[in-house]
Amino acid sequence: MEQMSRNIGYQLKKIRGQRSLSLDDVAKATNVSKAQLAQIEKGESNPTVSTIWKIASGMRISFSSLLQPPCGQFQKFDEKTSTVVSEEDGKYRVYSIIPYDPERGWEFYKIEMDPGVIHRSEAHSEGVEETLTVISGQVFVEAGGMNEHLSQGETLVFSGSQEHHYENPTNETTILHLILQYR
Amino acid sequence: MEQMSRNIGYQLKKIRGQRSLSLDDVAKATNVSKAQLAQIEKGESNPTVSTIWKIASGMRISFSSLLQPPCGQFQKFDEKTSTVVSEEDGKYRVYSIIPYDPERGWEFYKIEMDPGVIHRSEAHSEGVEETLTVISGQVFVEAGGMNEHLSQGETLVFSGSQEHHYENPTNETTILHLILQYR
DNA sequence: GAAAATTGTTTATTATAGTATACATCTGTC
DNA sequence: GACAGATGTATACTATAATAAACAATTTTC
Repeated sequence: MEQMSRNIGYQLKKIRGQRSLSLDDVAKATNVSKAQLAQIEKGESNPTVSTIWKIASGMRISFSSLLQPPCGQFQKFDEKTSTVVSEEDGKYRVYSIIPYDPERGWEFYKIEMDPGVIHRSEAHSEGVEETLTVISGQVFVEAGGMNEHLSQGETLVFSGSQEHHYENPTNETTILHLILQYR
Repeated sequence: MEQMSRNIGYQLKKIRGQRSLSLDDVAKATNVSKAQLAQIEKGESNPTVSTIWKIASGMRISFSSLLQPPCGQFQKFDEKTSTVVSEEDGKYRVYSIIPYDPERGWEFYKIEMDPGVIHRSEAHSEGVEETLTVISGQVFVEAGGMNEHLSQGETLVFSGSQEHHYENPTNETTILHLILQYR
C-alpha cells in the first residue's frame, strides 16, 4: 500500500470525522461513490486526480491538504539504509537520504569525496538552490565565477542553475550534506 | 475533456519543452510509460494521483505546478451564465459566479435579497472567512455578537466559522457579492 | 420490541488507466 | 542514398478505478 494512498485516506477520514459526516454525506457533497470513498479512506485505492479534485472541491479543502502525511508524526531517515545513487569510479559517492517529495520540494543527499577528487556538475534547470554543509574534511566550491573554500561545520548556499564543481583539496575523504531545493 | 486534464497536459508539455526532453527521457526519469505520458500531454487521460506524483518527483517539480491553468490566460466569468445554487422561497437568491477550486481556495457568489428578507447561516467549519460587498442597496450583518450596517460600495470581512445572518432593511432588492475563502 | 433508516462493507460489472510492443515518420550519420 | 536511431502515435492487452446495488450490523424512531 503506497504511503501516499495512506496519507490521502487518513486525511479524508480525519476531516470527515471532524465534520461528523457519513460516507453518504461526503458522497453527495462530492459526487464520488460511497464505495470508492470507503476504499480511499482505507488507502486501498489509487484514485485518479479528478476524483481527488472532486473530493477537495466538494469538501472545500485544498488539493494539497489531502496529500499531507499525518500531522505531528516523526519521519526518521537512516543514512545506513540510504541508497547510492551515483558513484563516479567509486571516488565520489552520492547517497539519497531524503528523496524528492513534490510537496516538500527538496531532496537531501550525503556525499563522500575521496582525496583529490573533482566533481563537475552541469547547470540544473532554473530555480534550483544548493545548500552544502561540510560534515568532515574540506571542500572547494566554484560556481558562476565565484570560489569558496569550506571547512568542517561551514555551509554554503548558491544557485545550482549554473555550472559548478566541487573539489576535495585534502588527503582525506570529505563528507558533505547537500540539500537541493527546487522552486 | 476535462479542463484539469488539459491543464496537466499543457504544464507537462511545457516543462518538457523547456528542458528539451523527449517522451522517452521523461519516461525514464519518472517510471511512467511513454504512451501514458503522451496521452497525459494530450489531456486524453485522467491519470491517477500516484502517476502524477511519479511525474512530479521525477521532474523535480511541485505537485500543484501540474494542476495550474496555463499562465497568463484570462478566465472570464459571466454572471449571466451563472447557476442559482440556492433560492429560499425565491426571496434570497444565491448565484455561483466562480465555483470553488481546490488550488484557489475560495468561491465567489452573487446574492439577491428581496426587501425585508433575513437570511440565517449556520457556522461553517473552522477557517472560513467571508468578504461581503454591497453592490446595490443595504445590508445589516450580525455575526458572533457583532453588528454592522453596510451601504453600497462598502465591504465587510468576518469569520464565517460562527453563526451569522444578513438582513435587507430597505424596501428594494439588495445585491451582494460574497467571497468565501477556506483556510 | 419491531420496523425503518443509517452506516460501512462487499460484490459484480463496466470503463479506463497504464504498459509493452509495433508502427510511421523524421533526423542524424556514414 | 542507405541505414540506424530517435521521436511520437497507435494498438492489444492487463490491471484496477469507479459505480450501482446488495448486504450485514447498528442506530433511531415509533
